Amino acid sequence: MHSIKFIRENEQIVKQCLDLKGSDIDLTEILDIDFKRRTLIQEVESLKADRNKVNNDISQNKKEKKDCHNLINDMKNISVKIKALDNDLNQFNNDLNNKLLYIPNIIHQSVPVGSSAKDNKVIKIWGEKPKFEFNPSSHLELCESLNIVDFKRAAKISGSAFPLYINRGAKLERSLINYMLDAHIENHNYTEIFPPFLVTSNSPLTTGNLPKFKDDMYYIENDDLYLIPTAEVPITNFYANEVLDENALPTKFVAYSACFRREAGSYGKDTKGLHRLHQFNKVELVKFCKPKDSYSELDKLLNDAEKILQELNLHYRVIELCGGDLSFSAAKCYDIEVWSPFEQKYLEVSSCSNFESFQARRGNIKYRDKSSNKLEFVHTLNGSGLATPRLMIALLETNQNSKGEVIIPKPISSYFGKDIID
RNA sequence: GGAGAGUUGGCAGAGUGGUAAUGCAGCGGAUUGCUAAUCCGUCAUGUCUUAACAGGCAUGCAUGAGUUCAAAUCUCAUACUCUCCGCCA
Repeated sequence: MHSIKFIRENEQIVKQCLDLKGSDIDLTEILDIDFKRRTLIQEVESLKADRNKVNNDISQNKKEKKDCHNLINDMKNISVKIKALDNDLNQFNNDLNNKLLYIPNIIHQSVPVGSSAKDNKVIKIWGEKPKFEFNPSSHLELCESLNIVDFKRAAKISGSAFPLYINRGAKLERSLINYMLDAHIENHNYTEIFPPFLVTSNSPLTTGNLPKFKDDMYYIENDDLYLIPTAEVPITNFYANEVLDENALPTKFVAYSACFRREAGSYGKDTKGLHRLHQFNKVELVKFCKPKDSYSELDKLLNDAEKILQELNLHYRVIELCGGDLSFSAAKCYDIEVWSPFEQKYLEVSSCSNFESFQARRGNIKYRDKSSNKLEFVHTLNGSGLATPRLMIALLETNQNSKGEVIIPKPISSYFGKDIID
């Protein structure tokens, strides 16, 4: 969210970003509401100044036991007017706020120009595509032959697009999560959080999932709670409505959570296997920092996430998203995509984004800046480090041998207890 | 689920119908030959004037309604926190 003041003073920049993100929001309408609102404020506040003056007079007179009937009658009139104007003002304020919640973040200058995914830039390729002396199997075939994911029974229990890991599949999933958590805690100095998976509506409002993307989340009507689509939602709200000590910044959190997504609007896409699921596991990284540090912190965050794939020796590339492909809340974003040898394509396993003050405003997360001694909004960042399903695809397909077995990479094997699934 | 207590600024904490005390921390300044002490100012949000510095006004006492000339204060509803009881992995 942006302050209306910022929009008023930077109309052209906001408009450019709206156009780039293909938004149909009418800025002139918003600025018009703002103008009317400010006119009303002036009107009602001068009446309130009057009221305060007369109030004092009444108070004085009462002390001196003088008659103040006339004054009280005057006040009656003023109060009626104030009440009516305050009502109007409230409507303008609500209207304005509701509209502001739908305005996406401003795109950072360094972001490549472009309108869709085809304009994204590949900025890094790590490792090489593995070569096989046999025809590699798909992750689906491996899951079935090794009996590690049971898609059929999962569908019987929960419907389509829910995974059910079994046997060594369940243990491998657990090993991946534990390995990634420990790597970020021990090697990259993140503080571990194990968050609640159900949240009240103000939490997704902070992160930008609400109000615009309500249909993407599972909602529990009885209790007015949402299932989290990512651990970003609870962690970003860890400091909601708080003022942080500047010396404590940056703070870095890592959390495992299950993630729940309705995937409304993507029916028929990636329906097979582990590509796109209603429930999946993810290890998430979240940072709070001072505005001047947020882009260097984004680079570090990206490195921390990449490190996982490097240690697992999986071929991947890093994409810098263009303006048109950026998500609602992000000012800049890198995607990490891991290679699937069977499908011969790259699969997204992480998005690392800087939200600047966009989420901090919505969640009211501030710090006191020592140099200006003013309260300022922090910058928030997050990235997956990493999501497991597509990581599992790459891991199984890359490490298979001609006998249909899967070799477990070194960093995982100590968690897994073996170095092969046969 | 039941009963009770509570929610005031960055933090602590007074205020029970008539301008939101005070303390701590932070920041700025004054002063005493230096790290301390003392004193003064500042320290939330919006809006207006101003190129800016700054100043004026209004708002802000969990949230939302209501009573009243006037609400932190009275009434009602809701949320959250704490204590006790009940149920429960």
